[in-house]
Amino acid sequence: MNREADASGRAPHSSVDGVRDKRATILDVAAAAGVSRQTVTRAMNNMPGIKPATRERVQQEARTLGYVPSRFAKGLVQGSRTSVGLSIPGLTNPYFPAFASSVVEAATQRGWHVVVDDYGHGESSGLSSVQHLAPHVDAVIGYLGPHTLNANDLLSGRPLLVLDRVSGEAGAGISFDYPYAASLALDHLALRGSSSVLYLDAIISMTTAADAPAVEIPLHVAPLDDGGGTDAGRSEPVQLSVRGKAFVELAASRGVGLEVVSAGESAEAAFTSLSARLASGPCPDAVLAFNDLMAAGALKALSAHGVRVPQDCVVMGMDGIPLGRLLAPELTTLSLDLRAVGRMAVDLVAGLIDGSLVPGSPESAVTVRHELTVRESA
Amino acid sequence: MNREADASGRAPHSSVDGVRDKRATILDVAAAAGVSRQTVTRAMNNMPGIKPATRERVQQEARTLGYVPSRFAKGLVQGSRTSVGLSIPGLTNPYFPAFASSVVEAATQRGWHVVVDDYGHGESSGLSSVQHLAPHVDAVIGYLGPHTLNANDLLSGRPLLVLDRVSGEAGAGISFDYPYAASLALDHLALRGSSSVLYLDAIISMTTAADAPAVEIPLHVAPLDDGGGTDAGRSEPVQLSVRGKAFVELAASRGVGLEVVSAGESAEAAFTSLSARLASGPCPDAVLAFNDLMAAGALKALSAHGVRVPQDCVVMGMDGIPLGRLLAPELTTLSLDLRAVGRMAVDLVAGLIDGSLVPGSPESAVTVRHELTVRESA
DNA sequence: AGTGATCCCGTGAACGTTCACGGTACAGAC
DNA sequence: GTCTGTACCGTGAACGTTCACGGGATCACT
Repeated sequence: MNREADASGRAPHSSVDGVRDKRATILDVAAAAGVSRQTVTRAMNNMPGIKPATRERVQQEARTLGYVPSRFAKGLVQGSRTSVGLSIPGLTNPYFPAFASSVVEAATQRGWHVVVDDYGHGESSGLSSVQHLAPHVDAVIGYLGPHTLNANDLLSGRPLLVLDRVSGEAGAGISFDYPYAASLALDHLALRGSSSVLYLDAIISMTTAADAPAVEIPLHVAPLDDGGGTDAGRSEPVQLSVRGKAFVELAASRGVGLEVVSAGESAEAAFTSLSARLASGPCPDAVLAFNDLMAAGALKALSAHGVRVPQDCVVMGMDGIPLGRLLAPELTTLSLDLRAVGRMAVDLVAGLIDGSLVPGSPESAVTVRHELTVRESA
Repeated sequence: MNREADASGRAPHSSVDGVRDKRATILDVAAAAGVSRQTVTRAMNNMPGIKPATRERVQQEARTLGYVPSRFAKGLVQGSRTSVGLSIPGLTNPYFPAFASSVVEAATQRGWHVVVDDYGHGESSGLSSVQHLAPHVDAVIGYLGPHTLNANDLLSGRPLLVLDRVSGEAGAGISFDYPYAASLALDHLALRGSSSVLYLDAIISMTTAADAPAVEIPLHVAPLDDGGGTDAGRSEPVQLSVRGKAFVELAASRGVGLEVVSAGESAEAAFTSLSARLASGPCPDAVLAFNDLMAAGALKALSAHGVRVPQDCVVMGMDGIPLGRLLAPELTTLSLDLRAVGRMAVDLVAGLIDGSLVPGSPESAVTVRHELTVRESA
């Protein structure tokens, strides 16, 4: 005789004017089928030691009650599969989905789960995404942009791995060697004989950085007057991206003229900004874009203005996403082995979780280098 | 005085020759800090009612022990955020990441989590992905391709929503109205005056369909002899995709000559197959591709063969991914409002979870129509 | 000294499931 | 009739956390 959970007066799945009660538990099913918890477990999980008729009856009762086993209770008693959260800023740039997939691939090989949170919608910052994710995963991999390492506090002890970490900041992360990338690009352009280079930088909306108010960003600074310039343009207030800074600094140290045009981080914005720039000044020899997507926009802008690529002007992107190979002309770019980066991220997180890696240590902060992929556009 | 968990002889995080014991629990931290469970909880979750010094000491102890709160125990007592699993076949086609992001967006608005599983790597089928996901989520949204509704058995009562569901199959799902899409495409091509159409179909690897052995797929069937054809070509064994079948049938019913060329589901494969076809026969008026990615490959193949688009031959894709706008010429396509589809999927799952929607019912199976997006290529 | 009020902190209970074990019924063999 | 085995089913315990409540200090004010 079954005596568990007989005190509940009302049915667990009754709907009173549209509002449903709490979810049915295993005890509700057991009571309804006239059996015990354990028998319900055996029926639901297809375990042996149960009469087929009973199994069928229990499953039927579970179905009508809308019983769904609690994955928490199950995970609690059975021991968990580890799962990591992944914060990325959106889908408009194929780079992020590609990165996400590489993480999912690497994590799946370890038998892990990946909870993806895309914080690109709405006004929420990456930090709120981490906060959203934190209670439900064992660690977080965050593409939060730079200067967001204080996200560590939100995790209540769980490891955080920051991507595109600014070298010099504390904490575990993967950073990219932008000075090296810049040298690859400028070396290649020098080889091609480009003398006037335009860098198409991205305006990263940093809603999280309270100390960096939204500054007025002029459309272009450092006018391209080829050598003996007035430096009036250079003193304008502009907020460069971390990548952009690396390019500007290296160009300055080499004495190469580098004009910066800022645009939103999309192909359309790049098209618009570059078109405006082309309409109001001489055409540069080379356009270097913040990423491949913006390079695609640049290609369209140049083509619309009758500039032939690569004959009149070469174009380089950054990221190395597959899209580049579909463009006409195919895009020369600074590419990243995303599969390797994803694997690396998962390996680092594994170390952080099992304690063999501590967040402050030098081993927990790796640096990845881009490599030059020469195709048609430069 | 604290008396809990004092019987454990060994430290919970001691590492003996690289092998670590079980994870530290809240009781271990409590014992180490000389306080109780509840105090540890207060310290970790930044709750009031605790002396700052104590909070600090507890957090320090938690850190050295490597304590990570069990999300299962937490979820069990606090009531769970619902989370859905998402099975997608890969990253090479931007369509799937875009769809995934749309689901993540819609789910996030409800406060849900999305666990993404990408089963495109290795030999695993979508079914094994569902199996992998099932115990850890409240429902599964699966882009499993057609004929995989038996995945329902793997879920132990949890709802399954199938995408690209074949209309006529049972179960909850979202299906696409391919006959309608085909009519849109053929109407538009008729308007443009195209008489000979080539359909570039995808070879979907159906490892799950045991009854469909890997048939020999000829490079192209139904040779383009414009009207009074011998139907020798038509009798060759070819396995059309569901989309392809819709196009072929509609073309047949309209008396339009439709040649089918099959290729792998990638831009590169499309390029290769179409290039081979162009080298060995007359150029069609129009190329209709299985999806935008293959259309991109087709554009490159045509361009390589000196065929001008759209003057000599028009090209249409399918899916409407943002990539199409970056190509030259910009791609005319049958587009899908992916954000709406993602929202719809989440809404359906919500209904299935709370019981207001039953899997067999007509309401649980919705059909989405593509719309024509005319750009430069056709 | 007594009395609240306030601030810390600790203890039973509960969340919903599975594991390990123990029990009952029924069959067949002696 | 008793014994042994097998098939089926039920009950305590445990997983690790938070909630609700209760108790002991400390301090101020009568």
